[in-house]
Amino acid sequence: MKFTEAQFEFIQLWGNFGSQWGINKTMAQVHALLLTSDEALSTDDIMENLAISRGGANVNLRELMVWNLVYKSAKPGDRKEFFVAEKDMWEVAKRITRERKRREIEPLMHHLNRLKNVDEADPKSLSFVKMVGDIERLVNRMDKTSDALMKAEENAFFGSIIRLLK
Amino acid sequence: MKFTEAQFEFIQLWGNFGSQWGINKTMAQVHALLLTSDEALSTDDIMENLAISRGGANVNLRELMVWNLVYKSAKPGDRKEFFVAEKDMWEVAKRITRERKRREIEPLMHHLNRLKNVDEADPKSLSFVKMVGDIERLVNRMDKTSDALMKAEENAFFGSIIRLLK
DNA sequence: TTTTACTTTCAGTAATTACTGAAAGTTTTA
DNA sequence: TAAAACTTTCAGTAATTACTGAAAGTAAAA
Repeated sequence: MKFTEAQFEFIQLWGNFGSQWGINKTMAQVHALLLTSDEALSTDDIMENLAISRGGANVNLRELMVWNLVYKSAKPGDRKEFFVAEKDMWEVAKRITRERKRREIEPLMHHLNRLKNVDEADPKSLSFVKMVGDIERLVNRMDKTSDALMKAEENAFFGSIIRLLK
Repeated sequence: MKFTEAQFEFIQLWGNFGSQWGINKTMAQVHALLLTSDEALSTDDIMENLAISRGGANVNLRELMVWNLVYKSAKPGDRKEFFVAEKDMWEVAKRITRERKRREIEPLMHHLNRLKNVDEADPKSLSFVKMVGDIERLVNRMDKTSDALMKAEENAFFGSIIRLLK
């Protein structure tokens, strides 16, 4: 398999998995292209390689910068902006996790908490409030635990304890 | 806030969060309706409550049963099928995790592994193969770690060790 | 075995999501 | 200051996704 084929397939793959995870396909493809490029690429390089418009390239690049997965990189003597991806996959995973938490867990918890103000006179409210509380505790626990895991993976002692469970 | 209002808002909330996580909105809403219902509901109950068609109700109910989040429940003397949701939220979380793993992690690993057959003569392949390997190791580690977490949460001893990290 | 009471399927279509491309905006150079 | 080189925005539209509704399928009752 030639490099360009493999790169093409990786871009498709990343795009498809991205969209399953609520990340837009083109954004994931731009990310994949930059991940598999040794040099920084310009907007025009990206437009050409992925056959997308200037608008699409621009919007998705900026979104990738919000996620901290891509940086601008200037080339001396060139007015264009060039872009590079963070290549450390552990960093990539941490930043995606952080951004999704910020966007999803926090608003979810806020809304759930509001729902506890349900009229307690209604007998149906009893199990409803219990369920909302269960979800809150569960989300909280998973949130805290994922933090713990991230730390454990970076810590030899806890890492070895985690490994006992596998 | 009246119970029916709170229930309605919960259904909207669950639907919106579901679609951010690649789960179809109506399926998440049907799930939310059943989660917040004390009794089993028929297809007609669901159609009426969510204002969706018979086809939509049927397809989404069957998908929820594939995910093991909803069961059929017969009522004596009634030929209709009734449906109930698993109410233990910890079970819900485990089953969603299991299903997503099966659908996403396994195919991803398979495709990534295939990409390692890239022509090694091309100098660009070097960093490409490293990156694919990094992703494989990372996904594997996260997969194993999430298993470990599930076990830890169910185990007092490991649970308390994990809690040291929080 | 026919009728009745349901469930399932799927072609057509509606709703949603995200891209295109051109115009407006910005920054650098001369 | 004006022109050039590039980036950003967004109304219009294309692509995708998932729902509708009616017809076909199935199983229980009569």
